[in-house]
Amino acid sequence: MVKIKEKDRNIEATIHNAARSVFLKKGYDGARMQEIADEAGINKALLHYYFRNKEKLFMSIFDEALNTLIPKIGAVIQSDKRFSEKIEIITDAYISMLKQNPYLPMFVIHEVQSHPEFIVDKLQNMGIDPSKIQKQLKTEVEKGLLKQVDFRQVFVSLISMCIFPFAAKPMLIKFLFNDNEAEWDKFIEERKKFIPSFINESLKAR
Amino acid sequence: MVKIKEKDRNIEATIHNAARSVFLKKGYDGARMQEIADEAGINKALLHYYFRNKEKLFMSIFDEALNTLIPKIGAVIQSDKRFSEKIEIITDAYISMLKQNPYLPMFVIHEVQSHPEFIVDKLQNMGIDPSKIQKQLKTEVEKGLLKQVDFRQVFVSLISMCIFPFAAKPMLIKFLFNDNEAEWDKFIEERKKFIPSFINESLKAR
DNA sequence: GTCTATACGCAGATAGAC
DNA sequence: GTCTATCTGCGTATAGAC
Repeated sequence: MVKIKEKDRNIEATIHNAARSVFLKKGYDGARMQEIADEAGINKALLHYYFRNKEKLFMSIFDEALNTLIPKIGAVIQSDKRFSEKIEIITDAYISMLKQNPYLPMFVIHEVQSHPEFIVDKLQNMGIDPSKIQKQLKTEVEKGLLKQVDFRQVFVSLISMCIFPFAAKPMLIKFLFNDNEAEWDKFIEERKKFIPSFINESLKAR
Repeated sequence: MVKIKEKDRNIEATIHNAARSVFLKKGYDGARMQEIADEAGINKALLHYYFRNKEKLFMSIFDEALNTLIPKIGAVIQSDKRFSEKIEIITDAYISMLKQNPYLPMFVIHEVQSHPEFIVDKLQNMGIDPSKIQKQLKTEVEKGLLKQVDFRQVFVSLISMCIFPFAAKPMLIKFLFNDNEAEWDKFIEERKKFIPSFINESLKAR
């Protein structure tokens, strides 16, 4: 339960790590301040001493999560790679990250309901702008490389196909894989290739 | 708040309607027994008299929801229509239903986390069987109509593309549509055509 | 800064009169 | 069956000693 390896590391960071772990596993509602305190090896009172309340602690974690994910995606979008290649990279980044943090989707979905503007602001502040993506897609369409499409439909489809399976995992693994975890892993790994080829095939101009 | 139109209708049904409305709006955690009681025009005690506890009441609603949705999908799958046409019908059914009940995804996602086996049992009892779907797809592949694919990838993609946008709506509508509800509606309406053509294009044998 | 003990509020559930 | 009043437990948050 308690595992403080570097004792000299300051408590704030320890709490942060504990909170990240618990929030990611249980989501906002499921997370208990007591559990976070235990995980950090302190008591609830001290937890509230450092972070006034649950909401503030949560936001701090969520902010951190967004700050590590968004720049990666942003960099790819800004790059001068071809559209199809961008899709491949983004898919891989997304799925790899979700594999390591299987509870992230529920975490995000919760936050999407309660603080959508927070996420959107973050995206925009980091320079991720729908109109930019649209412009890039348009360029390739004009070159005759891609079919004419509403980029928003493609965008929404991409993130849906990456994120949703993790949220629905408890059901899918039963329904499609007889609760075989290894099969599920293989499925997810294959998905990294399936999604890009699925999208690219569909958008290919002919 | 209270709106009992047919007074002679028995209370159980009234409670059921109230509970459906509240659970769909607020999800399991967000729903309050008090609110359901108010909506039904009774008090909490009576609520517990009819349905012993919150969990039982919820399951009753959830069961009803599955019973109306699954048979529709099942019927389409059983039918002798072509694969591409089935995708069209299922997409339309799904999205139309989600449009009317925008909170259903959160509702389902909650249940997927806590009682996955309940959903899977229901699916199987109603004759929806992955191997059947697979067999159908395989037939068309052998006829040279479709490309060789893992049907599970397609299946998961289909439901992801239909359901996830509704769960992520609060964010998407801000990010892509400047909170313009009419634009969102148009987007969703177009999605009924986009998804099938997206899938069918991608799977087409060439 | 860190602890123990406790206050407070909420929501689900029940007792018991009618 | 239906109500009012109340219990209970839990989880966040705080008071106050050290």
